[in-house]
Amino acid sequence: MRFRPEQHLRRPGDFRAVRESGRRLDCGAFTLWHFSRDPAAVPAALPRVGVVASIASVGAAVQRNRAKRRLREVFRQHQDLVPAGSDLLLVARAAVNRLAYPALVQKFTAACRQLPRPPHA
RNA sequence: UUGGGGCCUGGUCGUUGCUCCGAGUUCUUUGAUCCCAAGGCGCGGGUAACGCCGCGCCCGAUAACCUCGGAGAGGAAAGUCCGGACACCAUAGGGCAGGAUGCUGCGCCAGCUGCAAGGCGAGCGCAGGCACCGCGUUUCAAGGCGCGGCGACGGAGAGUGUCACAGAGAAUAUACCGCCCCGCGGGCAACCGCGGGGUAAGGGUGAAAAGGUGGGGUAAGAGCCCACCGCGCCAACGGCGACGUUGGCGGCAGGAAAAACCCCGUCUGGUGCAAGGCAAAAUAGGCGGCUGGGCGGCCCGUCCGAUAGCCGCGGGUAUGCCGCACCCUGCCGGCGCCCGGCGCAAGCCGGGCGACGGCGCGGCAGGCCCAUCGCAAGGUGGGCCUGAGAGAAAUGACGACCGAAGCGCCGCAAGGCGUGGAACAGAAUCCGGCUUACCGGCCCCAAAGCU
RNA sequence: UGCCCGAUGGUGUAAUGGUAGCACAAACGACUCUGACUCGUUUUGUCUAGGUUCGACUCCUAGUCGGGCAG
Repeated sequence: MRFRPEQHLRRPGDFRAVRESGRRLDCGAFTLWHFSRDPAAVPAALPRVGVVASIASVGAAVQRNRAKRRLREVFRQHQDLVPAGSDLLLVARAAVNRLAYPALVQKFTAACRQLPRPPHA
């Protein structure tokens, strides 16, 4: 399953919308924010994601890059669990690089099951 | 084993992703009308000038999806400590201020400058000079010689300032104790006390006490005198030079610190890719751009300086400013929009959108050479070299095998088995240097030990 | 990415190159029946490592940490 460039959150406005209007789920090694865009405006849109890894919580550049790569890979392989038209924001902590990859996947899928389904069913 | 130098930064394979590029496939318009080609050259014409006009030639674009193919982090990519390229602004020249730098010779180095010779250059290397430190040797000692180490190594006979505390005295040196002489008094005497004077050899203080050692000399002492050494000046000689050697003169003028101010020599505009430039479409307004001429003032820039030491130069007068918002003349045009405040208006002031776009930006590329077409710009073909190019920021995830250090067990040892699973660290305009971080491996040189 | 600053007890701040002070805080004691106020005493420091100097918070070099500016 691909992870396309237009699935990246890039604009500061998009990030602000997720942080101000979205729901927050604590997943231990990272924090997942979820925000459903208006389905009438963008019908059947692919889910988008933004990844944040700060120097204070994760570490130097090598650790930050590695944390963002692993979280992006988790999202790429399991994005079918995310409802269409959703914007996700993954905020990494230092534990992202310490956990084994299957444990990271398990945390992500568990969080996705708590996400609300779109109303059209 | 130790020291120095250089090189490399786990390997192979599979599945599946990411970024960029090429090829294929599909659609449309051509190079000013949402974005995605605001092309180039030659000739002619025109203008104050231009992106102007005409003709001709050359060159050229094409998204997304999908398929195939190719490429994809470092020695430090880091720190941002230096130098440069590049870009913009400024710039006649000279000087001042500021900054950097500092033994000599030669070589190298990203590059810069010059017609050339040559010069500059962050730094690096080699050889040498001098100073200091350690060891050895020699000497009574100072010192000399040899070996090794080390040095941000111009000037403290240009000037200003500083040298706390301690100590009698700290840069025009100094008399506390002590030593010596004289006078007076006491005492049989040794000597003691008081007063006057001489003295820098000794003690003590200090980081540092104003040449050192030895001898002479003296009441005691002192470069007071002598020898050697040190220091300063002069001369000769040697050396490309730093500097050295020798001789003469001077009885000594001389302390430390310039990583205090400073002086001398040399170099030196400012800013920093968030530089900079592009993104044009009528409410036909002096709205925008460009440009010529002119008056007085004012203002700004030029690191400072024009209100000046001197000669200025450039610009603004919409964006920063006076005379009521300089004036006059002209050319071209496709020249974005919104909000708020002041104001009759002209206009002025403040803020925002466009604008988290795209270029700069690195192989749809560049350099060199050859052939060929063309007046030229350029095109085509061949050879060699260079080989990441994102933009909330790519180089990953998983699996299999091999696997270094370390740890455990076995073995006299060589080694074997098991466990373990790889340091520091992620390009952001580019290049050169420096510094810092760091697991291990390979190679070379030197020394010592063992075989 | 580029540029520019700073670092002194727990906190805020002083110190021509010459003994590191001050205020608040903290601890202890006194005053009080107790607490507060007040008074007294004490503890705690020059970001790190080298260098220059007789001597470094100060000067120089390298690093660490923190902050600011430029869209």
